[in-house]
Amino acid sequence: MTSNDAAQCRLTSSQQKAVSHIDGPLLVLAGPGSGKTRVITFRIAALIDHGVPPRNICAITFTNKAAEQMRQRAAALGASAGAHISTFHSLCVRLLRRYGAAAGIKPNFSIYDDADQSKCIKAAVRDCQLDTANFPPSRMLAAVSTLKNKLIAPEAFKSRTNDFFGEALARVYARYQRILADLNALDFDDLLMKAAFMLEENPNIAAQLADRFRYLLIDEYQDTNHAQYRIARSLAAAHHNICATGDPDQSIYRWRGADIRNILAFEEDYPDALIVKLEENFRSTPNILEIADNLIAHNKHRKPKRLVPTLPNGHAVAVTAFEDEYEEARGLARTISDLIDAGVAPTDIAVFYRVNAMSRIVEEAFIRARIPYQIVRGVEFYNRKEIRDVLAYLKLIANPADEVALLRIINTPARGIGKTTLDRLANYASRHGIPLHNAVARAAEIEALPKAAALKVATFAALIDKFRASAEGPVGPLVELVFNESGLYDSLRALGPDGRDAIENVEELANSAAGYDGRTEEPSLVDFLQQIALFSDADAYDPSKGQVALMTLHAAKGLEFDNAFIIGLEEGLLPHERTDADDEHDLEEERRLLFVGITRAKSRLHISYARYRTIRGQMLRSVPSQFLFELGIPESALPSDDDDDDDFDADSFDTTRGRGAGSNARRDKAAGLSEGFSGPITRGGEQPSDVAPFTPGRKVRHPHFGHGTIRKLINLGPDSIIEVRFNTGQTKSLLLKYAHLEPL
DNA sequence: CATAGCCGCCTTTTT
DNA sequence: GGCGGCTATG
Repeated sequence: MTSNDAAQCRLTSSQQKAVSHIDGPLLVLAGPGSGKTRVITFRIAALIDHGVPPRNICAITFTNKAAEQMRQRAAALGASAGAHISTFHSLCVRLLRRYGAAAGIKPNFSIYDDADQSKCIKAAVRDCQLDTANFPPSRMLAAVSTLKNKLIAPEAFKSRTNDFFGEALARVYARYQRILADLNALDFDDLLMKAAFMLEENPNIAAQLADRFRYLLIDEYQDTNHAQYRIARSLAAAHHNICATGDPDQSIYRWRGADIRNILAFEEDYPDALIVKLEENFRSTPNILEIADNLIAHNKHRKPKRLVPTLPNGHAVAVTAFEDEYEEARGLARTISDLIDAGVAPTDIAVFYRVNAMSRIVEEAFIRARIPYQIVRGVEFYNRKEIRDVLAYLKLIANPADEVALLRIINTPARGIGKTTLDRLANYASRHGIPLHNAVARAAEIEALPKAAALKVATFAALIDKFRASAEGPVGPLVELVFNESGLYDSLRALGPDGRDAIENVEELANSAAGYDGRTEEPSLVDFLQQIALFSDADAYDPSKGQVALMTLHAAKGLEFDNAFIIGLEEGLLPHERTDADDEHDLEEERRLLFVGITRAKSRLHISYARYRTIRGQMLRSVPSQFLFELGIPESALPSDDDDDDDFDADSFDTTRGRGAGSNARRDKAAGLSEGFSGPITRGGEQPSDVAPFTPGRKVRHPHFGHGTIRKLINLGPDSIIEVRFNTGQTKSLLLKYAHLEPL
């Protein structure tokens, strides 16, 4: 059977339409669970069946994991060999390595992560003689990142800004880019920006690529940013064979520059585009789809769309209230244990939460309940000190100009090269106008350096040179060599039992390098380093381990599970307090995030919140999330304030009863519920105080400070504290009973 | 020059 | 609560 036969006999008519449209632009608007991934892989197979050589196909996915899966699925159809399947960032790394010379980029560039970037931006702020108090590095970095995502280069930004902050930012931005260039380093955003500019400024390169990648497929298009949009536009300009797939309702990366207009305006960019809508849902039961539908209907900035169920009714969705986060975790562990005892495979269970910090308590409960679990957090491994140390050696070996790496390890493990010596080296370097690593190489010639210090520096330089001599070829042996001969192993060994984990971690790194060597045709240190720099949390998920998966809602994107648990449905957590209560776009994104979580569930969905949660060491009363009241769940089926639930099953209900009710009715009901929940809160027979009009998001007036928006309410009965952001820009915490706030 | 201990800062989501 | 950076001390 050819892949096309397979497509013909098993795809729905809209899916077939998407698969068999060969030439020209195609937009696949695919709701959750609509079989989008299948459509893409079948489409790749169909292109090949149609005579397109695989190497002329380029598919872009959102994560490396998704790319790997797509490669496997395509291979199963006999269609993958030679097709390029990767993320935008990986593609850009390859393009910059291959063609970067045209943009002054050397192929062995380092990729800088947050920590590296932070060091560079601090140096840039300092170089510009600005105060880090008024110009916090994190702010500056965020601003620079936003500019890069919009493809605004330093010069362009400088000429278009005229206010005080903008001018300072322009100088910092330019200086930061200079520093990165000197260190032969690119940050994450540079990968996209430099690639986009390279394509636009070098028509010959774009032409070569258009010839190579004659068919372009881009998944999760709703989460592309402007830089990615421009790259896609360049790649497809010559042939318009671009197929974008995505779902505006699942756009959850606005905060990092994703621009939903890219998908909404696809038809304007490509007027001859065929639009295919995949609206049927083959994943979830109607019970689950209905609450997802009800929730997302509250977003105003969207085209109305319904999820069309294809499966029979299943388990009722459960909403449960717990006393605090410990009870919630215990209840979770109990319910999951029961499921596993009943024969459910742990792999078919997942727990989603808004912030990573929430994983710890769940983890502790799972350990006690002996539930096998994995926390899907890939980058954590690479953030360990010992791993960063080894990687710094490797980066310095691959890229001598990488001063951040150099400074990290020149005295790690301690080899007697202290601050004074470094100052003298830096001094020499700046007087001679040479980079620091050249000064290090010339230590013996530096008069300001005492003999003993010069010897230590020279010994270090010789060590790195020795490593460099073995840097060709497979990476695994190099990691071992570096670990053993740098002194890192000995220093960890000297720690005794305390160093054991660290040693094991480095050995795991060596294993992963060996694994890389095994699956790569021409392994190289530069390629290995660039690949692991792009490793993401979601990439760490391994379904074959037979474990319950714990992950953030963001990491859950693209996955599906028979049984899903979403915890912490509380104001301040989901929606998160850092989202601007005034900005309805921010709020809508939080709602989409929950929508994504809900629609991961195939059969059972459990939602929970805790009445009290410890925040920064303090146990505080929490307010149930406004989203709970938007699910269209009858009030009688939601936990009430004095329920003492201890199990997820306690408050299950049947959503199918509510089907057909008008959305207005639902909204009214939700509003009624909302007041009931955020109203007076009693605990242990305490006298209720009237905090009902003071929920986060509401507008108020203060006799002195004027109008403002409530950010947070810490409900302590008569001593409730309220945090208000006033229109003057300042945020104040006030004792509610003295504040004389007037609800508006 | 190294280390320990303390202080103060930040604290969402991630390629 | 956790981490990075700074200071004081050995």
